This record gives sequence, structure tokens and C-alpha cells, in this order.
Amino acid sequence: MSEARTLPGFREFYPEDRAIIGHIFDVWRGACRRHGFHEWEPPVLEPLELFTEKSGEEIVRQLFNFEDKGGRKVSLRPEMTPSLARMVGARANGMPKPIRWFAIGENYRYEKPQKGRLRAFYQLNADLLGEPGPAADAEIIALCAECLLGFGLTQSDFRIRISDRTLWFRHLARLGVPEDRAGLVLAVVDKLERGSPDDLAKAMAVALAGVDADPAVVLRGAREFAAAGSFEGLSRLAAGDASMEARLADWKQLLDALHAMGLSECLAVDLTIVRGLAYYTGFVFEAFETGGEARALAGGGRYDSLVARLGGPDLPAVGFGMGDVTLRDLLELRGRLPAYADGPDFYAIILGEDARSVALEDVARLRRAGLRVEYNLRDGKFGKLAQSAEAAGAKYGIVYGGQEVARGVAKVRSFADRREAEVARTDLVPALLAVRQEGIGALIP
RNA sequence: GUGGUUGUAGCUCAGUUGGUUAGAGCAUCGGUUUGUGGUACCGAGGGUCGGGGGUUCGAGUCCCCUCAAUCACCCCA
Repeated sequence: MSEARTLPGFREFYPEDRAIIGHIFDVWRGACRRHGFHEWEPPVLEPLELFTEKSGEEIVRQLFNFEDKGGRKVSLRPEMTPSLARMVGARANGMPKPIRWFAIGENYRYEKPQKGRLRAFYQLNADLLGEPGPAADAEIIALCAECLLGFGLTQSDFRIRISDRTLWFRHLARLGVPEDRAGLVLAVVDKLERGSPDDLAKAMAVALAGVDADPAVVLRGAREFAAAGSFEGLSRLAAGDASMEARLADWKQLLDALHAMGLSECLAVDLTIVRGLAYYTGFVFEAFETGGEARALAGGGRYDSLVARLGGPDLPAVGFGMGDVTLRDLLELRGRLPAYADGPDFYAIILGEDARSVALEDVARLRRAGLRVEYNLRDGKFGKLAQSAEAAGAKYGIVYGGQEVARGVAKVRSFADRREAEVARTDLVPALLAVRQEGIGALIP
């Protein structure tokens, strides 16, 4: 065994693990395609500046970055959104709108690994670009929900909490928070649920340092605002404020659309969600598991100015990301992972080297016909070979012994009930295709 | 980045107040005299006890450092 072990935060996938991640990809891809989204994929390695442009230099300490042999500063991608902006930007002018794109890929972040958070993780990203109205937000939130429901989860297994930074910006303005401090204040709001009153007061004071606004008043106002747990709650808060009332029309459109799509049960209006990222501009949302740990499964929102900021065209956009790690944990907890079964359709039991060339001829024909077939590479006794066949996961055996070969037949055996049927070798392909479909009964009247 | 816990075979774990060549079950591979098995019996492989250093006549066991996993913070695109 080599001394070089798997790097911290990186996983290796043995077949049974790879089957699970493959299943997750299949469900994600299926949901996205049913919603009319097109799959794309960016490079794994990008110029470092692509990421520092969006997130600033501080991001570098969380990047897998290095200098390549040509002296270029490069980084493994920590996310796919900047690449999306570049790729969409290059073609957006000629593309029909809206643009529905999704990507499934591995991202890399140099962080201390812990449960639900690794250094390499797969993520689904779905984005809808070119449509500024709430219909697009509804479409993205619906897709996010379907990407979870597709695993057999129910709407009570998770909750998508929807919030709105547009309302927050307006409300903070009313509380006297200057526009350029709104982002900082929202970062404090983001901690309302977890932080101690003391820490929150301190953080708010820092966010409002040198500004003519009372941190205590802003904090209290933010708390009241965050407490609106429904559309009716929003209406009360908006009463008398023309711009907020106008925004409520967007909310109504959003919620009506999601209701029509039958998703009311997994949705909640929750203004405590603000998302840490500065670039979100409108509706934002996060999906959480409803069980004990209530960990985040997905998050997203509207980012209307980001594409232009990254050098693309002025393209409104809304999207979300969903990681594989916490999702896998949840599916396991809820018993929604498929059982691992990856055996061949048939296993040819070749008894004696004289039968081998005849058997191999059939094996090749069956494989070319689309059947999945294994056989014993070494000679052995029937009992052991039958065990090997079942250990490999085969439901049926095809027995090739001297007697069968001499008569131009093969014996098909069902391991489950040990029933056998002889088949002429000339009829083998159609006969076994039938057995795979209908079971051994297809050969036994 | 800060702190707590844990680390013995592929897996689950024993291993006495420090004492010979570190064990078991399961799993894997082989066999029980040449073609109808799954239970049984016999056998084999597999461990620098996470790694390094120290104390000691002697360390899986005690001490220090380190690596990794995990939990709580920080952060979370």
C-alpha cells in the first residue's frame, strides 16, 4: 500500500459509492431536462482572476490555486457561476431568451473539511438568464423543489424558505441605513437566528459605525421585519409604503405560480434568509431538510447585475446551487438511496476447457445483442462456479458442459429457484432476451 | 484558522496494573479426489497497532509532536 493517501476533504468512490453519486446525477439531470434546461460544462481549471473579480482577493485563501508551468496564475474552480457568466456572455446576443442552462460538476474549495462540507464536492447549478420578472424566479424555485422530489422525498422532508433582498433594502432605507451599508447590515441579519443578542448588537454597531443610525433601532426593526412569516405578514409591513406595495405584486405572482405548480406545501416565506453573498439583488431562497439537523440542501436567488459585472452583457439572471454531500446524507437518513445491484444479466458456467471456445462464441453474440454477460475465466467445479455467478450478482446461469456442447444446446438456470431449461444454441439470443424480460418462465411452459 | 473527542486486519472489535511471536468474528482466497452449489469442515493470505520521537530492561498500552477523521466555533460562492 502506498504511503500517499487520499487528500483531506477528497473522496474516492468505490463502485457502490459511485452508483449512488450516479443516481444523484441522474435525478438532477432528469429534473432539469424535464424543465427544458440544457446541460453545459465549464473547465475545471480557470484563470485565478476569474474568481477574484467576483469575490475579491480574500477568496484566494479558500482556493486551490497555483502557478502553472507557463507562469499563469490559475485555480481549480470553487464554483461555476463566473464561468457561466463568461460563456453565456460570449453568445448571449445570438441566443433565444430566456436561457435555461444547468451544469453538474465537481468544485474545489480549500477549507477545513467537516461533516457535510468537503474540499471537493459535486454541485448542480441551474440558471435562468434573460428574464427579469418573478415568473423566472418561480421557475427556478420550482426546479429546485423538483430536484429534491425526484429522489422520492416528499414536500414535508424539506422546506424552501423564500426571502427578498429588494424588500430588505427598502426596509433598511426606512430605518435610516445608507445604501452602501445595506450589505453589511444584511450580513448581521443573516446571523439573527444563531447569534447571541450581545454579539448581534456589537456586529450591528460595527456595520453602522460612523453612520447616523441607531444600531439598536435598526436591530429591532430588522427583527420585526424578519418575523413576517407569511404573505399576509409582508402585507402588513408594506402597508403605506408605495414601493414595497408594488413589490408585493411580484411576490403574489411568484407565490401564485408556485401554488399552481402544487408546491405550496414545501414553501415558506421567511425573511430571515438573506444569503451571505453581496451580489444577490432580489428574491433569494434556501432549501433545508426538515429533520433534526435542518442543514441547508440548496440555495439561490436573483443576481441581475453579476453577469455584467463579470464582463458579460447586461443580463438579468436567477439560479441555484445544490450540493451532493448533505443531499446524500439526507437521502440515506430517509431511506431514499437505491439498493446497489450491478450484476450481469447472465453468467456462463463453462465446465471443462473443451466447452470454452463454444461458450465464448455464444458469450460474444449475447454481448453484441445487448445482454450483460460474465463467465468463469478459470475452470472449476459446478458448485463453486454457481456460487461465483451469484456472488457476481447474476440471476441466471448458462451451463456449458460436454453433454450440452455435444448436442448443440445450453442449459439456462435460474439461481433463485434452480429451475433449468435447455435452449438450442441457434435460438440463444432471442431466448435469453426473453428471459431477461420475463424470467425463466419464458422458457418453461 | 481555534478548541474537544477518536485512531489496532477490508469491516466490527478484543488486547489485564507496561511483559514472549498482537487475537476473534465477518469478509476474501484455496481445499474437502474430476458436472448441480448456497448450510458444514479444514486451511491460507492480510497489521511497521495512523506516523515520528521520548521514558523504560521491555510500549498497542505512559509522555510529547504530527497526520487524519469527527464535533463545536469561524466561514460558507
